Amino acid sequence: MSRGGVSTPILHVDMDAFYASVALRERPDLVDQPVVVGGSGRGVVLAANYVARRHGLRSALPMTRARRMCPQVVVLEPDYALFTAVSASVMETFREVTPIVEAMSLDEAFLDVRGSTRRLGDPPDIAERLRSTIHDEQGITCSVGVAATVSVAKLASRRAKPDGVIVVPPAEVTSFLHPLDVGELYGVGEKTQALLHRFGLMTVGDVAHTPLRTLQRAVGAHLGRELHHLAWGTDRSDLAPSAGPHEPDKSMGANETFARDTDDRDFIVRELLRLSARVGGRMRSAGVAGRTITLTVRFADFTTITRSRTLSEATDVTVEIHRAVTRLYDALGLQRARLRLVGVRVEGLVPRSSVQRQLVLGEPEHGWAEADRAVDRATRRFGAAAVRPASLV
DNA sequence: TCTGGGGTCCTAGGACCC
DNA sequence: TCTGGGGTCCTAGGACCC
Repeated sequence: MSRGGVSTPILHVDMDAFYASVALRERPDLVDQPVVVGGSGRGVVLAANYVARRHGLRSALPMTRARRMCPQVVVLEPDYALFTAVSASVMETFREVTPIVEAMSLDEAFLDVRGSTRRLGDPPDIAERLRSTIHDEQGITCSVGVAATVSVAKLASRRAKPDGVIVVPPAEVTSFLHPLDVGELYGVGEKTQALLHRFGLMTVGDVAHTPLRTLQRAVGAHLGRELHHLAWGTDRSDLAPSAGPHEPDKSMGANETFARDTDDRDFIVRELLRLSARVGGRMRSAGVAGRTITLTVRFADFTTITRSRTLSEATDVTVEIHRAVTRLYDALGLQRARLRLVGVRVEGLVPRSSVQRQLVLGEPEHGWAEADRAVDRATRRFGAAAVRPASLV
């Protein structure tokens, strides 16, 4: 350890099979059985415990396939309110270690512990201490990667799973990274992995030793540069603390996969209203409005298209969102095409207070914003189920 | 009766403006 | 009258992440 600062100040903490672990706290009788958290019907596996993983079950696997692969699997419904509450407690534990916490999702975060070593010891000690605190307080396990940069810490935590710690000192970064498959790198998914493999780049070491220009020709200027850094472990080590009022969302949306494919326009337009109401309600409670409205349509064969329209001024009004997506839908001119999903998204969000509504005299629109506020008030008092547009009743 | 839902970012072409 | 060079906005698609 060098004097004047630790060499591996970044911790990546990742809960092990988070949703499944939390769900199993409520059902300790099931811990030795294969358990997944997931929806029913056309859903996918959201989390699989380690017993289920021995049967090949993984996140994102279609539930139908999961049941076929492991008929005895126990499926638990997700309880997002519970997951969110546990996550908040865990994040609180992180902030007792350091104020510099960058949350990536409900179940993982980066911590910069540079300022905590005098009080709490070296980063590996801090990692172990965190793990035992979380285990004692929450009854779930986590894994921690400790390194000098964000991406190396993240890869280390993955390697540490389940229930472990891996420290990668600077001198060992390349020997740790270079044997890994390119698909392990952050930002390399299925498509880019296949592309890189086709170029003969199988490992992170292969990527590291490819000239930058060649890499950029293969995957584009931006990703090429990014991969070069990741392959040498020279990515960022500065975190963007997500405590307190963090970055506002840039878009909000909702989509729904139907229980069965449909070409029924009336049904689809009603679904668009539900989704518009959900998005509009969330926008209003967040105090934002947006100008660009996007419709997503996924056909039965899974091909997916989007159509968007930018309005002259930002809105958070359910009826206006719904009208925009309905127009986009009708403009598609679909005849008999069966749809499996529709989605509504509003982009370019700005604080509602910054939007100057032009009040056109006698404009019939006028009343809709007030109607939304009434719906929002009623929803807060009686719940979402009690308040919905007449055409949805 | 394979393939969720909520997001972010990048690319690329065309329009439009200076 | 033989061809610029940005910069910004809009649209569509695609890849990726958790």
